[in-house]
Amino acid sequence: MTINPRSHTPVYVQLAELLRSRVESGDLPPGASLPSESHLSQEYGIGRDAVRAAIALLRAEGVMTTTKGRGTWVRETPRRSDAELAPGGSAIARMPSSRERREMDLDEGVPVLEIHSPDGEVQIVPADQTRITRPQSA
Amino acid sequence: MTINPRSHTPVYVQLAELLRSRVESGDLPPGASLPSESHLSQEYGIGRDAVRAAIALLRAEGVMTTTKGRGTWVRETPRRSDAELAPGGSAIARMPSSRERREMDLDEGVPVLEIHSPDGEVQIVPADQTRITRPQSA
DNA sequence: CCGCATTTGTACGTATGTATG
DNA sequence: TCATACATACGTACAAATGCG
Repeated sequence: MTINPRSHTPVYVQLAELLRSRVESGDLPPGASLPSESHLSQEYGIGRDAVRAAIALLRAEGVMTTTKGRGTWVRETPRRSDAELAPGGSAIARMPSSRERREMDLDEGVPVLEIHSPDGEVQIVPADQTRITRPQSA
Repeated sequence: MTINPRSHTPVYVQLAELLRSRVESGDLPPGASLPSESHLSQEYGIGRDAVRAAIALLRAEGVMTTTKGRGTWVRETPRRSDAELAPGGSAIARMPSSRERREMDLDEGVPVLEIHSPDGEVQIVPADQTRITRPQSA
């Protein structure tokens, strides 16, 4: 698979699709590291900007994670633990603010769940580690 | 409030914080339009890159939305309708793939909810329009 | 319908800062 | 200390969408 600079689809989207398909096919399993930005830049003959944009796209989807000075990896999704929704309770999902992301140490592309108890208490938890459930019988 | 190019916090983060506080204070209410990128670039004496990075940050948080050729606005959050979680059902939140985002016409920074019925049916809905609930009494 | 100005999107280059090992 | 890799930030240029006259 190659990249066509004259296609109507942007170069960085093409690279993102290419990498995504490699992840989905299992060629790049969770935990696998990506070549460096400059390597990808040279390998595909595109600017480093385009490489960074592609990776940023995948990070925002929760597919990749990047550490400064080290590199980029296919994200390993953590196991989800069940959170039982209390009778009369509710929950919403949203993206965290920058501060919340920092304080909760969340990867990019990870939403949070706001779980509201009937008594007014609010709990904010990482959405990638949580599954909201309701038991069969009350 | 101004921007300090020699601060240890990146210029684009400073601008994002500045704009976020203007949103939170009500100075930029939902629906308000931002000055153009070149305008902000000149007003604060920073590069257009930095302006775009700041706005991208706020888009990823679901605070702003941008239309090519038109501009950027403070996002108006839609009303949430209640989705009652069935007994034995569950729900998770995650970011949509690019394709899902396109097909469901979702803004950046909007997660999706996967609602699983006990019979195995899966429903994918925009998280910004949905509130998961459980009634008081079964 | 056409052309124009405005605005955002893409893509390149360069330079320097900062984290990691 | 050093090489590597990602982050920030400036610049330029052109493409593409929009709205208006």
